[in-house]
Amino acid sequence: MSQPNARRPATLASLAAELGVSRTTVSNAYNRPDQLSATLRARVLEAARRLGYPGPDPVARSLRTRRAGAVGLLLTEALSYAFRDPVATGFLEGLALACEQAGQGLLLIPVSPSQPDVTTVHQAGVDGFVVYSVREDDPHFLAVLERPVPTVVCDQPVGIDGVDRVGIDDRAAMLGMARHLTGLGHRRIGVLCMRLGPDAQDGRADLLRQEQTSYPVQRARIGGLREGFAEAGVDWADVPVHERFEHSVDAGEAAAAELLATHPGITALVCTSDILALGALRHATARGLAVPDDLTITGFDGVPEAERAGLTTIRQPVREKGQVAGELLLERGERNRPRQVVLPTELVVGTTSKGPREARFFSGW
Amino acid sequence: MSQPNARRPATLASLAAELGVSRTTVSNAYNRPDQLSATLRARVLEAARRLGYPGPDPVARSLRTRRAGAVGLLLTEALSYAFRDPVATGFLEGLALACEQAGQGLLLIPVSPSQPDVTTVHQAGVDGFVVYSVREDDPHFLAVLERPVPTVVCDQPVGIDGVDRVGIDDRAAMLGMARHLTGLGHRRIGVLCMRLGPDAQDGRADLLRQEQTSYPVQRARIGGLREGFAEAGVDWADVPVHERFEHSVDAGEAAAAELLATHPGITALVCTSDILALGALRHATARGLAVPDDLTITGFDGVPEAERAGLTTIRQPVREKGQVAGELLLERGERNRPRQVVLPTELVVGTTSKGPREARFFSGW
DNA sequence: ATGAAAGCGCTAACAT
DNA sequence: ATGTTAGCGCTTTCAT
Repeated sequence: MSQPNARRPATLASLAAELGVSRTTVSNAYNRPDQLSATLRARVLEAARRLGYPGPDPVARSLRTRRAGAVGLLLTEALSYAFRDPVATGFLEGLALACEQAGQGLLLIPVSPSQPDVTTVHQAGVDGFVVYSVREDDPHFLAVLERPVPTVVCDQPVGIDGVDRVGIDDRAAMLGMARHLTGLGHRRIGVLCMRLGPDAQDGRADLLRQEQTSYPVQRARIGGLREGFAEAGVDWADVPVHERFEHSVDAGEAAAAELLATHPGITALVCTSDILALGALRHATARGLAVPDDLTITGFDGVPEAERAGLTTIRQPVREKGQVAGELLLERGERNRPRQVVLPTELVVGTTSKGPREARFFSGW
Repeated sequence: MSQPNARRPATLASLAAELGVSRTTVSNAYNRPDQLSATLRARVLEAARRLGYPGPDPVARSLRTRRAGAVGLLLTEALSYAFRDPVATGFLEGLALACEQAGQGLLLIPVSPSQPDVTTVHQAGVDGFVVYSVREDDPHFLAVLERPVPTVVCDQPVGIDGVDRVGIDDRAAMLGMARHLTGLGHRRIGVLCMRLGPDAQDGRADLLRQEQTSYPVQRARIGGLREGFAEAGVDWADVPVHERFEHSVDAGEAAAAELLATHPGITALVCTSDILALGALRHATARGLAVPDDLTITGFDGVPEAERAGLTTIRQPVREKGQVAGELLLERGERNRPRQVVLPTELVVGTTSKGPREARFFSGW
């Protein structure tokens, strides 16, 4: 379009012809400086500058060497969304770090929302893929699996044969959260979770939907909660679980409003992400509910904003996830690392959780 | 690497041979479905599945078609830093949007900090580059210019021949800020700016350094301030300008401390970014200075966090910058758009600016 | 230290 | 509707 040298006049071959040397020599001038005399090399490079030869074409080189020098990244959502989600940006930061260290490019695969156009996956010139938290039956993910390059998954899907994975123990983390809450005395709780299916379906999610979700992470988190509350004798069928397709503070606020309208008696609202929890917090404030006195609210992730808000949450090492994903893919240290990495999480008790009023009476004496 | 089909057994040619058809036919089955009968196409695709042929190799196709299907992005800093900077992520969001709409991948070029290893630029298989706010003499940028593909610059460098640019009028924006401050009565000010050179040089920047900076954006912003204060009779030689290499809230805090220690008499602290201003704000709080009563503090960018803090600042459309950069590169609408796009900015008067005490006496009667 | 030959895997004319 | 013929620009044995 408008580059000064927007033609592609010179090629390695034309340069070689011009100089009266072989293509090998020109190639060596760029790739194996020790294979030719310094003077000849200088002559080649000078001629290149003079003729506007930009150096070996990367695509042609990739074809020949069978290495693209880049890793592809497939994200759940529209690319533009990822940059707004603090968890995703944390992951990206770590992954970018790993790529930097390995001198590899990071190719973000564009996914037109809900458009099953998989060509962008097919057309990606990469040496491997990192897949970040996508649905099990995501068509783009299936397209990735067809490509004859290594793949590393972060979080979900789980249990894909021959594919490395980095994640956390979502179930155990939420079990810990459940025990924290039952320990405080909570028995009547509500749950706000992220999308459970490919379709936008906001509102209460029944048991079947909870179990059949195509998002194993949500299943594991809900499962951990369920187990923890079962230990305290709570029948999960009575626990309202509300899902929200969109992941945003606004969505969390709306979901909290909805859930509290139908279940005003709950004493704790457990959210499967901090973003949703921040929305719930906002709703509580708007409605005049004191947190944690009138209502306990908890999150998941440990994003900076949640920390600032004093949210009780599960902190997970997002950045490290990204870095490990990259290292796993780039085989740093020649694959003596396990193919399945589970990173630790930590329960952070903030100022948004406390025993319910009834329980406090008890503990009063 | 552990992909189930990690070999590369089948190629288009082998598939064609297997089926007893020509390579063209197989190619058409993928790229021009209308060029062959539905039954033959089905037969081809079935054989492909059976033989584990993953479809045409993207690199080979790119070599042939001379299109990589991706745009490269060169950033100022280490990639991993970009995801922490709200201005950069806003830009990325917009750029990603444009790429999504065009079905193009976005290749992030890794830049090992301060390492002049330009090979990653050379090895990038892209159809064009977007360059985000880099130093004029950045070696990576120079490498980009050598590549025979179109390039769009955001912000800086400026005035590169034949290269499109999207930016704002930094000088005019800061002139507006200066007039806002002089209008309030400020005459003794200090300035906190971002790095002015390739080397980490924290501390006071003299006139020469201000003028010779390799960052045109900083020069323009400082220039606008200078002009505005000249209108009010302020001699710029008396104005302390402190630069900071690192761009972070902490850096802003430290710089503010430094500047106020040597110039306790200033009534306003003008920062060339919100991040620095947030740091200055923190220092003021720590030191017990009331803002804006004891000290006026202003920023630049209009990031969400600044808005929350009520900062007086210049709001610039970061996201749109990214989108326009992408569109410019991808020539949406066949280049009837200007090659130099200047987006509007807006002075946002928050709660951190107010006239100095002396002036307030005046305006009292 | 330099060159000749072969081919990476594909698509685009141009036939038929 | 399908096949034939040429490369895209490069690296890499293997000779010299």
